[in-house]
Order: sequence, then C-alpha cells, then structure tokens
Amino acid sequence: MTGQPLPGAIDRNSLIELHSQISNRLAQQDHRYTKGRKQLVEILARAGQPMTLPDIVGADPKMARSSAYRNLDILVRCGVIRRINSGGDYSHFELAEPLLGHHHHLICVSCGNIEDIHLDSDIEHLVGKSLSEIADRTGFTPIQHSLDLHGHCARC
Amino acid sequence: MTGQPLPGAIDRNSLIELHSQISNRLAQQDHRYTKGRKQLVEILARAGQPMTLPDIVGADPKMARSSAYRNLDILVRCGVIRRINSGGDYSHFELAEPLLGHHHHLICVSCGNIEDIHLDSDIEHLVGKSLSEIADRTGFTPIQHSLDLHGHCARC
DNA sequence: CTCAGTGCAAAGGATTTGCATGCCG
DNA sequence: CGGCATGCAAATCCTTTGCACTGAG
Repeated sequence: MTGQPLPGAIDRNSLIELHSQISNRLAQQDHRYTKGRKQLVEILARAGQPMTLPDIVGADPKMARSSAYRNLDILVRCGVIRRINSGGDYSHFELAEPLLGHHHHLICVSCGNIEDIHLDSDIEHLVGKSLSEIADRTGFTPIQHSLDLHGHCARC
Repeated sequence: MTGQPLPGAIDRNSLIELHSQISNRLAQQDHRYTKGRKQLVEILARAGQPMTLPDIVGADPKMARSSAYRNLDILVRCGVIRRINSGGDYSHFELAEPLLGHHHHLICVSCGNIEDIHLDSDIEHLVGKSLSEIADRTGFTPIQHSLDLHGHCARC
C-alpha cells in the first residue's frame, strides 16, 4: 500500500485503476459499472471531500436525482462510497476508505460543510486497539469507526 | 467533578439535582421547565441510553409527537439533550455530556440501536490533544467530538 | 391579562419507489 | 431477446410549522 493518504483519490490511484477496482467490486455483486455510476465516482474523486446530493447533481445537471440516489445507494452497499449523516438537511457522500484512506472529519455546525482530516498513526492505532477491546467484550462486530470534530469552521 | 461516568444519569445525580440543574439552564434562556420537558428528561435518564422518538413517545403515550419534537429541540439548544443522527429512520436523543459524562457509541448498522461506551481516559486525552492541534491549525473552533463504532450488535 | 407551552392537523422536504422506456450483453 | 439501468412522477414518512386553546404568573 502507499503511504499517507492524500485528499482526492485521483492522486493515489489513477482514475483508470480506480474505475477498474470499482468495476470488479460491482461485478462481484452482479451490478454493472454504468456511465452514471462512473460519473458519480469521478465527481466525488475530483471533489476530494464529502458532497451533498445537490452538490453532486450540480456538478452534472443532466443527472437525475433519483438515479443519483439509487446509484449512490448501490455504491454504498458495495463498499465503494460512504454516506455521512451530519444532521443537516442533506446526507454527505464520499469515496469509501479502502479507496480514499482512513480519515476523519471536521463538521461545521453552522454551514454544514465537512472536511477530511488525518490523525497521527500512533493515535489511530491506540484508538483502534481500544475500540476492538470494547467490541470483543460486548459481542459487537465492528465494521469501521468514525471520529468527527464538530464546531465552527474558519469561515463561520 | 465526580469520577468515571456511569450509564444512566440517575446514578450520578439524584433526579432532584438533575432537574434543578436543567431548570437553571432553561431559565437562563428564558424557557420554563414544564411538566412535558421534565418528563422527557426523566424518560431519557431512566433509559440511560439513546432513544428514538417512537421510543420516547412509547414510554409516555399521552405525550404529543409535535410537543416531544419541539421540547427536544429546545432542550438540545439549551445543551441539556444531544441529538444523534445515526442514519437510520429516526434521530436518537440522549442526555447531553455535561449531565451524562463524556462517552461514545456503538451503532448497529442492522437494527439501528445505539449503546453508550466509555474509553480509557489516557486515550481520550491523547485524542483530545490531537484534535485540538488540528483545530488550531485549520482555524476550526471545536465544540465536541464524536467517536462512534459502527458494526453489528450481538443480537444481529 | 399576557404569553409561553401544548396538541391537533396540515405542510415541508429529503429520500424512496412505481412504472414505462432504453440500452448493454 | 432478457434483464438491469434510467428518468419522470408520485408516494413515503420523519420532522417542522400554523393555529387555536390552555394554564401559570
């Protein structure tokens, strides 16, 4: 694997490799990697940060809202995209961690914007160990953890 | 301050003291601590874990949904209750951290249930330091952080 | 009397779904 | 051809809001 994850998956994997990975994942679940789905991935990859549905449709106005939601849902189920519920009006979507690297979020409670941040790997390790101990103890099967900082962004 | 927070605020503060604290907070913002609001707090305190609106109204069927939402909103604004958007159909509500103590969540992606967990204080300290460094660097003003473990609970 | 709080009913709005059509394999 | 994928429109359903009424001070 490569080292420190960077904002925007485009820098880590060429788009071609990215699409190829995703195509395989979809195929495993009997889904096609159609033009609309490819387009969703490219928009999110280009943005390099979580986007709302209006953001996404704004980036490609000829994309139908229902198709966007439907395809995002499929991509989420296939582990390609992650959905973040910030509590604002819209959910946010970003490329999943296997593609984007493990990271966390700054969530602005005023404007609802979300930005990616990265923690020191030592701390990540400690947190991970701590959480898996708790999971063991309670019979919980972990998938992922989220660590978000809520507050006011520099502009608000 | 008292030591390690316990599940269920009833164990830490007698209900009377709890109500008194909350009453003051509400008064500061020119709100009354009415019967309905008191009832909300008692239901959440008794549960000792995050509840959805149906849970809450189920615990007191004569409570009107709209009043419940309205009062929860006011209590959230006054820092008495915290709202958690897990991504399921309903939001969850629990007593805020000043009353319940700092803690985190196990979120079941199957059944949507949320359970409180507590982390080792050393780790909390490291995470807190790390996050405030990031906040400083980016001009972000932190209010709180959330650290949730997503996965499947023992029953699912 | 005043005005916040309450409950009912209705509206709002993000997200989902039904259905006819289009398109890739 | 067969069946998934798409887009439009309509439905869903959690949550908020309008409005008349009640009750505490």
